[in-house]
Amino acid sequence: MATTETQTKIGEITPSEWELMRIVWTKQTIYSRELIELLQQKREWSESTIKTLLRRLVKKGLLTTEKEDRRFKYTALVSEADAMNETTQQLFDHLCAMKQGATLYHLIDHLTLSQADIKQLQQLLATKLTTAPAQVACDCLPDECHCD
Amino acid sequence: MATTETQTKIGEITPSEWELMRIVWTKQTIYSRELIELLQQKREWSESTIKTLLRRLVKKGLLTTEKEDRRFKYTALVSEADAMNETTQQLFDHLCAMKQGATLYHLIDHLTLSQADIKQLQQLLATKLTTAPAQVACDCLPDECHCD
DNA sequence: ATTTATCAATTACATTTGTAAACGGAGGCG
DNA sequence: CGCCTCCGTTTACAAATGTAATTGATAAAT
Repeated sequence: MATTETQTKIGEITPSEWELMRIVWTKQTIYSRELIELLQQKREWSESTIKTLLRRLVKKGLLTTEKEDRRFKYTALVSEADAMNETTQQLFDHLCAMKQGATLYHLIDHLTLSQADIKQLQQLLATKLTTAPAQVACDCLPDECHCD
Repeated sequence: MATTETQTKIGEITPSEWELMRIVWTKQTIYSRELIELLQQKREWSESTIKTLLRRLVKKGLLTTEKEDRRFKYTALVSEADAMNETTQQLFDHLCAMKQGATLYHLIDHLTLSQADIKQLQQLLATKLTTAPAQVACDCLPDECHCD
């Protein structure tokens, strides 16, 4: 809930922007040149396009630039984890509370997780189980709800 | 991956459209009038706006209409589950494979799950554990990757 | 000093999205 | 038989997004 003062507009990262951000996050800090080269190994975007995206990300408050020498060094202002967490939760908010479990199931089923990851999740689930409600109510519509 | 012939553009559902879809899914089938009334209890959208969204959803192949009497009855062409699953996976594709476990952890931590949900997830995890790799490699960049 | 190579900034433009008013056809009412 | 009402269709328009060329500033090379 980040104290409302969400200066940085996470959750408004567009698909293209995610691609840039991913590289920036991975490299921690990067020059446009470097970024452009890396991105062009994946995408058919022109240099110009990538620069535009970079500037938009700066305007959105997701990146900062620091002039070093004569080129700019870009750094993320939000962490990859924060961005992902916020986006994921936002996505799940679209879904009936009742159906979140099933979606999660499907998601997990299709992801590759390490043994360590799985163990941590198991731990978490075990803990949650102790306080979990027997039923999660549907929150689709005010009154009637035909959720199975 | 759904035989490429993705006629129906899931994954291109906009936030506003999700709101309509959620109601349609819940009601299975619905008249615009009904939908408009339900939506207006939540959003400040004009009738016109909602109608526009409805038509766009039809064009996108997410809804169909069937004329009954003189008004139209709208029905979803994709299931809520499919839409969510596809969207969720798409979102996770934005993320380094190595960090998916952590994101999942955070997500689960913040969701309310029923006891039954949790048990199913536990079952799934137990199964997955038997074939899980010790490590999941980072897939951020071609060569070097500074994922911690 | 000129030319050239680099960058970033400005400008551009089609498409999508958010939002909505205006138009047009068909029953229902008087 | 006209008029009103409902509903879907057309049209509208600003903002965001995808994509990119052009311009301008500056440093490097000759």
